[in-house]
Amino acid sequence: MELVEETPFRFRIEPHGAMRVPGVVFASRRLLPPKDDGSLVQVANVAALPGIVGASYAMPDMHWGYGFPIGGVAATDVRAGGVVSPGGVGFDISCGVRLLAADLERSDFHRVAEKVLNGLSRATPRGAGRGAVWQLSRDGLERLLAEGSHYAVERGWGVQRDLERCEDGGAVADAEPGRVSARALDRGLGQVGSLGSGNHFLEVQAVDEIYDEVLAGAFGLHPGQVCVMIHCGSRGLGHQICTDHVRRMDESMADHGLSVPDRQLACAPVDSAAGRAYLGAMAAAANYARANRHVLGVAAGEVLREATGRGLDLVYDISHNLAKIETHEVGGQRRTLCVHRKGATRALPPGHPELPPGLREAGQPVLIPGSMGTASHVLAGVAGGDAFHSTCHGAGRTQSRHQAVRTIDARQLRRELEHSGIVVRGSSARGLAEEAPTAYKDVDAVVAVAEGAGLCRRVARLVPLGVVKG
DNA sequence: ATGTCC
Repeated sequence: MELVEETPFRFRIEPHGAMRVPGVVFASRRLLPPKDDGSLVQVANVAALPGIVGASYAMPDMHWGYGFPIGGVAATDVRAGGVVSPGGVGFDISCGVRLLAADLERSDFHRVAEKVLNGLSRATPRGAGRGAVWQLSRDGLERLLAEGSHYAVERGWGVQRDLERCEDGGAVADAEPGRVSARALDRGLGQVGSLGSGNHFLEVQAVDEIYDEVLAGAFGLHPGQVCVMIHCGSRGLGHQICTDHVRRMDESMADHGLSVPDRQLACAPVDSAAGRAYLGAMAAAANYARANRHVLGVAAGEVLREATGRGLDLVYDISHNLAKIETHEVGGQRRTLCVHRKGATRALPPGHPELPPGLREAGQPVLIPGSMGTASHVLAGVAGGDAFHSTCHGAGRTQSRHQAVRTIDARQLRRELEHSGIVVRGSSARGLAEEAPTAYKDVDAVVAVAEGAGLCRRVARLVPLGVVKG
């Protein structure tokens, strides 16, 4: 794939073949994937989607994914036949991050670390197929899908303020639980309040560095503060919805007269029965994912309260796998777009009307989970940028899970983590090896490049004190 | 990511 270096942090793929727009990769030379890596071909493939506008974008943490690269952003013009593609959201619909700040300092944590991590380990269901903190009835699940974290608060989980400190106020408005298949409902019923596996985690962290004191203050963060970060998604329910709708769209492509370079980019016009069905089910999965993180956060707060007498306050909750109908200016005109973000995070600029009053002037908090044993970051949205207010989502893999398992000794890795002062509560040896830091890019470099590319501003760097691994 | 193949 031919890349043109436009600036030190921006590379371009000229339109060729079926591409309707250019590809734009935000990266440094060091973070770019290898030339023969499939993810750059995927950026070009996405540029061929019907109705795409602007460019097919990739963030500095990009790597190979299903159809779209992970770290991909693509917007289609709804009124010009623009499509929605489940592969542009991914299998873990509305996977995201929740950050809570403890009324506790790093210097006070050491003596209670084992006690707190044991409590969090007990309170946090995790591993493939496992659940759940909150056992719902089928009617309860349907309300959760429609109302997200609002329903959790109504049923006594957490407080009203939690909703204000969430993207979309704790729930997306256009969920249609009726579009969710019986199989997806079955899979989701017993998993509300569970981490899952893979790169999902619950970590106790400390604020290690502040890059912007004003924004950190607005987000309620100060140096040395203990935090809890939760990274998880919509579990089996979201996975099943993606599976269902990829199949349905694969079958309806010809009826819509659509063709794409890769079958994994199966899609349908946003304004079609198949498109609307996917978006309604996807939104229901988004509400499930937010409520999942919400109840895990409440459970973590109870553990901390019991072990230390101190509480947890929500900083923010934000997703990095979602498609949204948004209004943006393209070519001097306001247009209704379907913005796909897959392994990319919305980053609204200061003053944006969707931000709650307490955060309006600061810009949207963006939460970046690092790989296991490495730093995580808090960023903020900025004015300008040209990827529809989006930035990166994490470290980004350099090795496949298979490669990592082959080359990494889980027992040695655990010893190294514990030696560096991180308390580890794992789920499986294989899971630990898959998530070794050496299988990931350097998250500090990723966020520095995202800032350098004008996509966001760095606010704070957090380091892990203990990890409950999915 | 995922009851890692209904």
